[in-house]
Amino acid sequence: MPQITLPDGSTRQYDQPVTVAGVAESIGPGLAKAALAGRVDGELVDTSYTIDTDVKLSIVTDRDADGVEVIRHSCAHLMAQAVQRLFPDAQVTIGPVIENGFFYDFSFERPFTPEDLAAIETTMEEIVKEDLQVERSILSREEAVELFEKMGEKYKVEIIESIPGDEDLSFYRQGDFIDLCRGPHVPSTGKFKAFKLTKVAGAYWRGDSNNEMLQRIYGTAWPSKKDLKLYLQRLEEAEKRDHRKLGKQLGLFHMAEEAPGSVFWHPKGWRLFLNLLEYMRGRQEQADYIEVNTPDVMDRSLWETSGHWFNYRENMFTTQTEDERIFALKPMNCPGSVSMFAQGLKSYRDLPLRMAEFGKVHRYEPSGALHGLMRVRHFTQDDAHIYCTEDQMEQECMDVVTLVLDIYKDFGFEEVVIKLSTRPEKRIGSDEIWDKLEGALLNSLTSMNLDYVLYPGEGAFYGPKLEFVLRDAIGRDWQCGTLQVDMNLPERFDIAYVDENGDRHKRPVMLHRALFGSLERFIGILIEHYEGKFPTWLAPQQVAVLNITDKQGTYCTQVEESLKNKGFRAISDLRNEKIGFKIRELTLQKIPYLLIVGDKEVASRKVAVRTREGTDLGAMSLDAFCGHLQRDVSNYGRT
RNA sequence: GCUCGCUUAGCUCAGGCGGUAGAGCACUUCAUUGGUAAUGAAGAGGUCCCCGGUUCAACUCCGGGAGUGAGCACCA
Repeated sequence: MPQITLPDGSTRQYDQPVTVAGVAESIGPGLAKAALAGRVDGELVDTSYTIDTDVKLSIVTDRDADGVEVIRHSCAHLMAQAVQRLFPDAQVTIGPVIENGFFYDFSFERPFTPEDLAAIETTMEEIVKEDLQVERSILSREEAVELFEKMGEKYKVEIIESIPGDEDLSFYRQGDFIDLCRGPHVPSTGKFKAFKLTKVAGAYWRGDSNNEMLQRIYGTAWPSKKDLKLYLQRLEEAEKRDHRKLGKQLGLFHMAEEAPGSVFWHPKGWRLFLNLLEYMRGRQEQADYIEVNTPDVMDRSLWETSGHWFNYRENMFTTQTEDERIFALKPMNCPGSVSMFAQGLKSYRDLPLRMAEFGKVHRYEPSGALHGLMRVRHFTQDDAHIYCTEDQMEQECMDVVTLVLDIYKDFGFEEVVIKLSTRPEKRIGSDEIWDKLEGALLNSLTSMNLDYVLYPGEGAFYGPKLEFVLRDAIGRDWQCGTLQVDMNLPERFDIAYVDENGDRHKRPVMLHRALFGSLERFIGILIEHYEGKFPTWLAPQQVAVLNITDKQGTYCTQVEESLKNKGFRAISDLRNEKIGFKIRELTLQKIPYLLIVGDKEVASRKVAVRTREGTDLGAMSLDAFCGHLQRDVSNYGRT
């Protein structure tokens, strides 16, 4: 006699066990049709699931996120079924749900082509029309292995064998297709309304580059055609923000074949770069950092001491000189910083010592990893190393976290996710030290009441780390800042300070932190975040002064000079072109303010102000405009 | 590094069963001095990514390489 409580608090009584579909039907035919799955006491189940005790139930439809996930997961099965109908030799492996869609990996003798994709989509549509029932069944491990061996699905056999324990396994069958799966799935293949296969790519079996490469097909699926269309539009919008495209259009930088993964900064891009650097320098000075500079090329022995030679040798740029010494371009700033710390005797009175460096680092990244400014081989870190006592370590961590979160706000990044990565397998130092270090990061987060996501085993080889992931204007996540605590490098380099008792061998703790992370990457993120419309304080060019005819040229130049003298970045455009043409060009360059000057403005000693959004702020005196500009600049990018 | 695709004028891109190529914008010159997103005309501009091979002939076909794009793997 199950009594079922629905989400609205109402209850329903049934004389005998009832399925989720049965409940939906008893509520109404519309819901029965819309039901994709059920949530029974918090657990997602199929609509065919039978309820025989008192439970809380919600019927899952495509109006909730769970329902959309079920659609996507089932759509992966639908695609696999279509692939096997068209290509019986293709073996299935796995097909999970991902953000906005799904993929399925197949083992097949050749890569799939775009024509194959079209054919697969057509076959998927046919299977939707067939409206096949999706049936769940349970098999024992032995039966399952036997079944897949008979079908020649060796990857499935491998998956089953790797599932621990000896519990029974659930299977889903739709027509001639059966797959091992936890479920739940849609009740029938007629439920799909909008899907599209988006791309093909290679992917390693089990995500291991030592294994063979499988053929992966990506797809996206939505509750309605309209949702699918909106999604595809969003992709197009994102493409318009692509920093590589905007970087070219706005004349910020270029890359060349001779220097793969390295940036040629053009004047405007470099201005942006310097703006960020000067901003960070100011913030660090306020926070009692000192700034230093260390060599780019250093002897191999230094990297052996640091452990980088052992861990990352194949990703380092090296050079051998005539006398056969091997040098490496620094892939990190820490050994240089440690060497700086080791100069002269340090006292406990010097600690905490916050030593910053805008260090250019070179890493020989795998060619396939390179991506515009986001992943380069030559980049600049806003790096700093904080040397402190064990007692100071937690407070220093908290100060760094406070600083980084505040800095991100100046760019309009309010949503920041903190990742905590702990000791990896490949590491140096004792477990006791790792306990202390992980404890310090954890404690500083908890005492600041900050949420975090744990990434076990993802730390650096010398210490655990926090990573700051920010969400941009269109909801994409980017990892930028990092904070690592480290007692291992100080040990390896044998650095010390003198404590209050005159002990000359006290070991400092070392914090590694970068807040932008890589200046190059951060600029890439900003370009996409702002769609090239940098807030005024950052914009490489803040104001352009345009004359309508040659007659106002002198006045325009005076205005430009006057703005420059006040510290604003101004240009003038005195070309013999129509005013509409100049406005169009400079607006496309996304300059925040255009000052239009004709005879009227010259006569009244004013400027007519137009924003890049096309708003006419009217004519005003230059002083009034400077006031406006100053207020805009001092707001940074805060929202 | 792996899989698949791409590489033609400064930029965005057409093009052709193998017979050395074209548009728009930008550039130069001339005319035009025009009030809030494109004034008109003329001119100039190319080793069709690189190296080999096949061919009477290769930008086009074949092989190798580089760069780049989407994924995968990697990211101190």
